[in-house]
Amino acid sequence: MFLQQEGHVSADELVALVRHDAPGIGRATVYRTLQWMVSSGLARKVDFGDGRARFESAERHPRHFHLICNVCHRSSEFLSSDVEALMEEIAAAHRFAATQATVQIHGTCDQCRTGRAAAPIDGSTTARVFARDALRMAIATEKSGREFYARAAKLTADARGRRVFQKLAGEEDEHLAKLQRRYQELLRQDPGLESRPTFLFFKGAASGLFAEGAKELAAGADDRQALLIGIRCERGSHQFFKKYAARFEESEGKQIFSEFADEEREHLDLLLREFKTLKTRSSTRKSAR
Amino acid sequence: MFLQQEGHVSADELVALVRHDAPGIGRATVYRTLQWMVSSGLARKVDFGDGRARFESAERHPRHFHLICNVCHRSSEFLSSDVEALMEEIAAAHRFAATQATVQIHGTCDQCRTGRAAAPIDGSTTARVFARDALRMAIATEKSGREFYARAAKLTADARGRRVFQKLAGEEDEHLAKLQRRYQELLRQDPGLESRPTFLFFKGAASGLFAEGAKELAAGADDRQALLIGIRCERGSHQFFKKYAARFEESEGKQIFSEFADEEREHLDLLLREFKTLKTRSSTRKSAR
DNA sequence: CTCCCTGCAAAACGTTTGCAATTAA
DNA sequence: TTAATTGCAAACGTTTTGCAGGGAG
Repeated sequence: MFLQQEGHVSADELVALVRHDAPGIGRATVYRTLQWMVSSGLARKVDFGDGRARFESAERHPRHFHLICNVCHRSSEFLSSDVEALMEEIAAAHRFAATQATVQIHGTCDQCRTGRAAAPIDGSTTARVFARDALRMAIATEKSGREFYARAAKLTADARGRRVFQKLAGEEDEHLAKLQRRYQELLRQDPGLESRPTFLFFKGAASGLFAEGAKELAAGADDRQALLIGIRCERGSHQFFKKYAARFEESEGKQIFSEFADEEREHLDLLLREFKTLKTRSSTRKSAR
Repeated sequence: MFLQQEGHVSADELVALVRHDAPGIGRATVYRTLQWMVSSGLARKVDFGDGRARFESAERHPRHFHLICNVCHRSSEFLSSDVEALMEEIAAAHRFAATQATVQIHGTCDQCRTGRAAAPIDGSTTARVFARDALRMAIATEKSGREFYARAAKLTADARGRRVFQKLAGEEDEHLAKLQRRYQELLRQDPGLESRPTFLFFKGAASGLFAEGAKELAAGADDRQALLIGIRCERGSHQFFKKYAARFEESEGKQIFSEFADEEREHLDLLLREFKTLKTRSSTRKSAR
């Protein structure tokens, strides 16, 4: 019954819920079972600072943070790679071995402030919002990648190198179309999906992991440099999506991250092969002289 | 007696402390007084999740975050503009009216992990660490500013414009020397100061608020653009130091922020005057044609 | 004399534990 | 029969409250 709940349940709330179906269940049993679930990793205890402990299913995203409304006492969740990176950096600066970070934003939620009722949230909505945000990030990265390769192709004089960049630009285009179809499909399932608040707060990646590289190209570079920047971006992108895919539980969002990480890996390999060829060719040319 | 304490005191700890000086003081009195101090804004209640509430003097920095050791149960504090900016951004994205953010990093502190005893901390140490970090940021900004103006002077063809940039570069140099003397003076007071962990975690400003602008100049710009970039940087720098100076309580750190904000304001005004002159001159030239 | 503040004890709160009864294997 | 699990009640630690006593103005 606990695992079927969506939000963050307090022990007493759960007692009431359980007694509705099975009257005569003791408080102690509920407390004991929750304790067991926490120790076995099925549940997580969270403290919102109001004196009572709350519990959430551990099947949900690990290491997420909370927005807590002090009017309706409900809470929503978000995940942020930027916050995580900052926490790690700060802990390292203090030579502190961090095991856990608690990040809570207290205040008044949109519904309580404006009086409007919020769209109901169930398990599948959470999953869809997650998938939506994962797709948005993949699309942004794909777009910035296409931009990058198109520019790189333009500035590359060497015919072979240009073909490689054109090929990659084409692939990005193709993948982009595929991702956008998937995004549309998701919207079809839930037309209100786009108006839901962001769940994945990955500011560093939101504008696409190739945006930085495309900027560098614009500042001027030769084909060899373009290749190196491309390698750096693809590697960064691959590692980013792989890192977070590993951290999520089985879900469509995780799958999107995982698949995208693989695609970036392939691009990276292609670029690395091309770079090796370029080096061999230039050294051959040198020795031929 | 509470206000004289350094760390985060629990009610029971405070009862023991008070009873040492005045036996026979009731627990209720301590609780009631703490309650009153919180409601009157003299103290803040903090929850470290161990079932008992802790209290800290509100005379200390507002809106700081905590590193909590779950071995020795002591906590250290840090302040981060980056974390604050992220929290604000996330709250805005959720249309959430945030009143307070709780950020806690739980883990094992350096002393508990390595067994080494930490240097003792008293009130004046905290103030000096704060001043040290404020000076570091001012110095970094000053350095990046000098770099920026030196470059701008080099690329400016117009004699009058060049003189302005040279003047500013000279001023940055002068201020830099002043700040570094002040930094040395601080180190003289406490030779171990440099080894203490960072308190002000202002990553975005740590490399100097002109670093971005100097990079832009390197990518190529004319004197008019240099002026505009300079204006943007000085304005950003002024607002940054002013914003946080307003947020701190009376302290050397606040003073450093405040003074620096004023200097940046002066530079900004100088640049704005120069920009107006430039515009007038170019329009005069045009109408003379 | 009045008022407020104190200390003590008792109660409140969410949670845990001891124990006998019950259930399942 | 044995072991584990349950509900109840009591105990737990922290915090709040009721109330009578005591000091200051």
